[in-house]
Amino acid sequence: MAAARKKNLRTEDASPSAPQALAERLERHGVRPSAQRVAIASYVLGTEDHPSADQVWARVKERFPMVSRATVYNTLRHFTEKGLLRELVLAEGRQVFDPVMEPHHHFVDDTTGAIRDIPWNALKVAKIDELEGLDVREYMVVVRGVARGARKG
Amino acid sequence: MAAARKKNLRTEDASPSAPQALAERLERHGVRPSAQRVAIASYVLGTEDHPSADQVWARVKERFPMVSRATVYNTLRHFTEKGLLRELVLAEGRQVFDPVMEPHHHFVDDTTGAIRDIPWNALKVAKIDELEGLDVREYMVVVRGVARGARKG
DNA sequence: TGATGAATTTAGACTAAGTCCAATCTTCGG
DNA sequence: CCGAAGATTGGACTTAGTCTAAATTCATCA
Repeated sequence: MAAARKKNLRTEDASPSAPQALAERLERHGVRPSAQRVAIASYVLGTEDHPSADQVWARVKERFPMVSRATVYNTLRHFTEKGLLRELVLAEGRQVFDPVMEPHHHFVDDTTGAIRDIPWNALKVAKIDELEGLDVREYMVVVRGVARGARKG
Repeated sequence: MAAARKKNLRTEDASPSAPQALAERLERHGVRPSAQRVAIASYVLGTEDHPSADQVWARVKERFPMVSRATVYNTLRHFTEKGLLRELVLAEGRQVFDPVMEPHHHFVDDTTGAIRDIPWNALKVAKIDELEGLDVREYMVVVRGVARGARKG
């Protein structure tokens, strides 16, 4: 029986973050959908914040106070292994997590440290195939600077 | 008097890593060229390895056993502040240092973790100016994959 | 040449991110 | 119901990076 029902998690509207939809999504990816994992997924698979592991832990603890730090680290690694998340090296001193699996670029704000996605087609990288001696698995443009306007926070 | 002479450092051929040439270069950048700093510079300003701070420390200790870890960290930060080095976020769990100050791209090898420079003109990034709401300070392409051939080590 | 102040270096303590482990709990299949 | 496998927990441990006080070094000035 679905974990969501067993743990009395209410089925909310069919948004991607509804616990039952998430539980099903985890199961489709070969991840057993325990309550802790659904709680972690509820945040990390729906955020644009590119949080670190400890930031995920702090956020999930708000609604799930007993979740342990090791569980969060284990779960993030598991989600990454199962193709639900990407682990990126974009911020000083920590790995960050990104739920958007399709290729895209990143912008890192010098003043706030905030990371945001740049759509794949917003930039074009030419001549990538001409890199000799390199088998390219993936590439992205990392842009650094200052964001202007409303998003500045 | 130049620190190199005071400390009995022999003037070698005029390669960029000759201690005296390095001392002069440090002075030109507003860095007092102590023996420790020249030793650190001798490695880090001439390497293509993109080492971490602890890797720099390990390497410099081979020839300068008393150099302390704090000195290496302090010196790398000082070099970065004075425009002699760049500090990059490319490797998991550590910052790496890059003496090449001109814009370029990077390749990170999946199997070895090795980082290598890709010349700026080997790739073209189009439409960078069309990113709305972003003041771009710098950008680079980060390519990940596997290097083929001799460099594999 | 010696004194002085600033800069640098040292040894090591401290913090934070990431990993690991043993014990316990939970889940599922037989 | 039971046992095995998987998951979670609390916390120890490791490593990268920072910070501090004391000692050393260096440059300047009288």
